[in-house]
Amino acid sequence: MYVESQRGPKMTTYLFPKEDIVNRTMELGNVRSGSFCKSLSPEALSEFGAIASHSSCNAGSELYSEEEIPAKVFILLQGQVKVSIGARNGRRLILRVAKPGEILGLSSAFSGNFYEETAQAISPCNFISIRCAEFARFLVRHPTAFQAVMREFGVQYEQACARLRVMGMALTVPAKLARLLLEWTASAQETEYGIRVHVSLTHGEIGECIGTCRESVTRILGDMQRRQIVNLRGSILTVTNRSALEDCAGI
Amino acid sequence: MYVESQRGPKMTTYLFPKEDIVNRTMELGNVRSGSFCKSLSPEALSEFGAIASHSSCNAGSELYSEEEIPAKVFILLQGQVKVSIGARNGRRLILRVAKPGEILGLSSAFSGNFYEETAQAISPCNFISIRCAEFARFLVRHPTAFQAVMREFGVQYEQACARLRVMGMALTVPAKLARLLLEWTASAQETEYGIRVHVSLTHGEIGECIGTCRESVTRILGDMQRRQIVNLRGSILTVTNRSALEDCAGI
DNA sequence: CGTTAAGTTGAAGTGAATCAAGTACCGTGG
DNA sequence: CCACGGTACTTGATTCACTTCAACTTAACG
Repeated sequence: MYVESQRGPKMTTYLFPKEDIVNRTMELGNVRSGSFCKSLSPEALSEFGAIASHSSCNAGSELYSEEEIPAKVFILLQGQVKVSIGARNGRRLILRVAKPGEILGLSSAFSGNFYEETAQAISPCNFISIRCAEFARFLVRHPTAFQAVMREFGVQYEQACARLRVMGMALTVPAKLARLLLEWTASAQETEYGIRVHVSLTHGEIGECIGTCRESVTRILGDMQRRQIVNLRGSILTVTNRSALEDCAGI
Repeated sequence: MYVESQRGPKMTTYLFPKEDIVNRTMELGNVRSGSFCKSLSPEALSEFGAIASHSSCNAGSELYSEEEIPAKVFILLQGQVKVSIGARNGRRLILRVAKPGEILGLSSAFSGNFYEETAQAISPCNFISIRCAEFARFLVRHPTAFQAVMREFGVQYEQACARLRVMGMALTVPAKLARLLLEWTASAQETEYGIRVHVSLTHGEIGECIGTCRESVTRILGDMQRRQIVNLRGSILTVTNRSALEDCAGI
């Protein structure tokens, strides 16, 4: 059992009519191709709609948490979900921030073990949920979708490995933070001022991504701003000097 | 590209006749039920035998490494394989020591990205290898096996998360080591002297499991022995006082 | 029996956590 | 409009656990 830190309220979901699911799933224009949703044929999708349910929740709601016996798999349609793992001492480590199209709760769905992570919405979310066993049966009937899920899970595994690389290699804290920023900006578009990303995490949460404390994040980010490497204005992070940031990361 | 530290020689495999595979796979008495090998029906097994190949290698050989484009998936039949991930600065982090029955190279097989880890034999090994694409096609034809693979992959993901818990939670180094020992002894049998496990890693490698240096491992293990918590004689580790070890781990 | 790898121990230097105190920012309600 | 409470951010001082370096011992192995 994990020590409960004061987290957000438990999920309150609002169910939507079944026929909505097909439409809403297909609306996922911003989801990268090759993902689960895109792998479904129209027939498979309508079959999927019949066994899945659509719901939404507020920021702060937990989709599932580590103490729970796995019941459902979630497919995020809209919003952002913070996926973190917890330790007994109340500390948490943020694994990633899930974006629309991602499947949450995969590892437990098949192993049957307790959820390995906690998933908490950091903005209002729409998602599809489906019972684990139902999902497994569906995948057996649809091997193409199964492959897509395997691919997706592979990516999640690789993200965990990436985090392990950052955490484990006895890097200095500034190097860890630099790597995290590089990771975030890797998929961002460049503007005339530099590479911009929206960071929806507090300094404390950024610290939880790399296993460090709030104050260190403030200090290091402050230092990087003084050195004109990054610029943080509200929740907009701009990387003004990418190569200097890479130097910090020790690449 | 990763800096090449002086690692063991590249794999030299010795191929065995095809008909061997079926027998050798079935011989896997020590593999836990529910695993991939056990999930195959006799027919599926013979079909699998026709597309897989059996080989063996010496201690120190690398089955695959991080710089490589994924080509094959490996199923370990005999021996132990060290699975580690590397950083640019030459450091490595040991993820786990694979035992017979485990599938290696899964994440890359489906994602198609570079191998996420390096797999190096630490004892002479027998294993089955099969081309990634071939393996994927086989799984599509055999959904039950596919589920078993998914389950296995889920376990590997959970192991990575467990390592992240140990590494990330700003524990002291003694606590990390204590957790590692507890993890190792979790599945070991108890003798009259305490819980015994065979540790086939050097102090340096133990350090690489928890991201610390050789000397710290020596110091902490020495201290634990002085305090009668553990006993290390050659490669036999005996936990004589489990609750004290749990105290160290801060559980 | 010589050579290399692994383990041991001590001393020194430092990076980062912790503690503490204060500032900026937000929405709420008087 | 401003006082209010709560949260997040900032900054400095202190302290200490751990890494690193160096010298040495022991074990492994052909």
